[in-house]
Amino acid sequence: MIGNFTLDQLRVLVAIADEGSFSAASRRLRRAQSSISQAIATLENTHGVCLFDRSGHRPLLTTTGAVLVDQARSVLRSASRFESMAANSRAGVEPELSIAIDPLVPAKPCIDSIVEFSGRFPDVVLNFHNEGIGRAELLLRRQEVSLAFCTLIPTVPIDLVAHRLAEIQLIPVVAASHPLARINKTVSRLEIESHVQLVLSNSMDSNSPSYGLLSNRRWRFVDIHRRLDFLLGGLGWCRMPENMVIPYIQSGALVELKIEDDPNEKQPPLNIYAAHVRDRPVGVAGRWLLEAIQNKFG
Amino acid sequence: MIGNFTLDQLRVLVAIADEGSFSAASRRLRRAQSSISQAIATLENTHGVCLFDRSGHRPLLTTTGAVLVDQARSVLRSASRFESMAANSRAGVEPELSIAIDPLVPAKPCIDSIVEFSGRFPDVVLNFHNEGIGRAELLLRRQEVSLAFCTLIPTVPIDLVAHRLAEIQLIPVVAASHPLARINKTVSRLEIESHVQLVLSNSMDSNSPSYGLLSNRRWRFVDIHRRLDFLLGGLGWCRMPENMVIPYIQSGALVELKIEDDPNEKQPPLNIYAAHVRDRPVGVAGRWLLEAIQNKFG
DNA sequence: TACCTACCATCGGTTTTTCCGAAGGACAAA
DNA sequence: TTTGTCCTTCGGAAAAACCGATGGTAGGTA
Repeated sequence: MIGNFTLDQLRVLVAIADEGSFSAASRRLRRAQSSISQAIATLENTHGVCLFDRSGHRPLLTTTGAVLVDQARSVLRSASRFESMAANSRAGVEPELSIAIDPLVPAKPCIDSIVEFSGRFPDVVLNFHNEGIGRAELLLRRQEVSLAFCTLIPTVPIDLVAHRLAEIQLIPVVAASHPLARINKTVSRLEIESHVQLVLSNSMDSNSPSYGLLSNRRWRFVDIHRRLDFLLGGLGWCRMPENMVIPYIQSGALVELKIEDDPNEKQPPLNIYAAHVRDRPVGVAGRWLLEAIQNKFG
Repeated sequence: MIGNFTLDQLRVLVAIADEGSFSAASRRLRRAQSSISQAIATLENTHGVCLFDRSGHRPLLTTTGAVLVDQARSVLRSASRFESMAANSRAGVEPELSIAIDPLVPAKPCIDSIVEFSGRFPDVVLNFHNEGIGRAELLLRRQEVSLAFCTLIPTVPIDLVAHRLAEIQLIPVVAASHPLARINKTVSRLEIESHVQLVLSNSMDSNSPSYGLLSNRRWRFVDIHRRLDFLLGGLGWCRMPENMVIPYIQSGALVELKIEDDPNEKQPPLNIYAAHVRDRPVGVAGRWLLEAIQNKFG
């Protein structure tokens, strides 16, 4: 059972340890010196320990006193954290923030913003979901996250508020070693149908919406980087975000496919949004993160 | 700056969270129910937050309330630790305990005892020194450790209190592949002088006392296990604790040397002691550890 | 040595806080 | 509707903290 001692006593204790004397501590805390004396006396009595050696001119911490000062600091840090969390909540900062990011969303702006976020809101617990394509939107609807960075296809749903962050160009690519790469001209849809297409999908939902499917044979991936590995290995073709594959195209490892009469070619580039549910507005911290990421993309 | 809220308020908060209602908390804490109400009210007012949703029949934690309950638990754990440390000191348990162990001391009894120690004295910071041979005694004298498990050669110094833990038999051994191993009879001292002896010594002190030296060529080791590696590699001979090399002798990797007219053969086996400085008695935790290790050896 | 200053403990008196019991309103179950 | 449980509010009582004054002690200084 925890006894009855107060945070105030601990604060007095560390003030003395910092200032070196009871009087100095009393000045720092704007209190009478006798108050300091009494606080320490009750602290010592309730725990039955001796904190200071008063034999000399100025009080010296005993060894147990020094240890307890350390622990008192720890208690006060914890209490101070309690306070700042309360202050956060008073200011409308949500205590925890859950976000989700689709695999197609470029990682660097998000990572940079999150790093800044952790410095700005050290007490906000940030939960992070990084799952298969389309999952971010799903988690948003399930209220498991309050903010999602994702694609929204084919259009922005009415129940979501979405801020456009960027657009990414998907281009069909294949490894230089792949048979499709040897065709130097436009590839017919018939030819492409017989080759494996590496498609992104989320793990569970086999009937999740899919766009840009051309091949009959599809290998499914949750992780776009793993798909890139297979792509580089020459095991199939797929559409990839331009910025992810440019270095490989320049090095010759990948080549861009020209698909005959490609219905996706006329489509606008894929939009990346920051989205939240309309009736559940995000808190201060969420808005801050949203704006930070918008700036990074802008 | 830390405001003025009390540990008591936090305790009330978690009591309510645990029991599910203000009244139940009041019963648990043996206080009037109005007191609970007021404590929470002041806690809410001083921080400007709302902890409970009172609209229903029984109070429900708000989201910020739930977060603050968690943090309150953390503060109380820290405070409770403060208390137990104070109780330790009252009972004469030293706040931290520094010990040193010589490389020749068998590790297992020490490790087992230390594991038990950590369970028995979770708040005692245990500092551990594991250095070259003879260093433990040195650290004891420098007051850097208060307890040492070590050999004391040639005899127990007057200023130390030593409890004999065990005796270990040192036997001269060499790898089966080593030239000395091919001599099937007693090895003469002249023969042995020309081979490398692998000796334990502490790193710094080149003139530290050495015993049982026979060879002219010596390779020095701080770590007995590394010396064992070299020994097994056939790079020299040395005396090893019997229990460390028995498995290797049985497997044939090492063979015991019979040294002609060995002055060390008549010596009693090496004694392992637990020692501390006479005028600086060890505290409760140290005595406990000492007795635990004595029992393990006994 | 004597003095002076800075330091801490102790003691009443006062102020502030906390606690209790009673009264009152809200909600749910019977 | 009644009953029981729960929370809030309020005034008075009890406890705790705070202050200022006083006195004793250790170090530094003339």
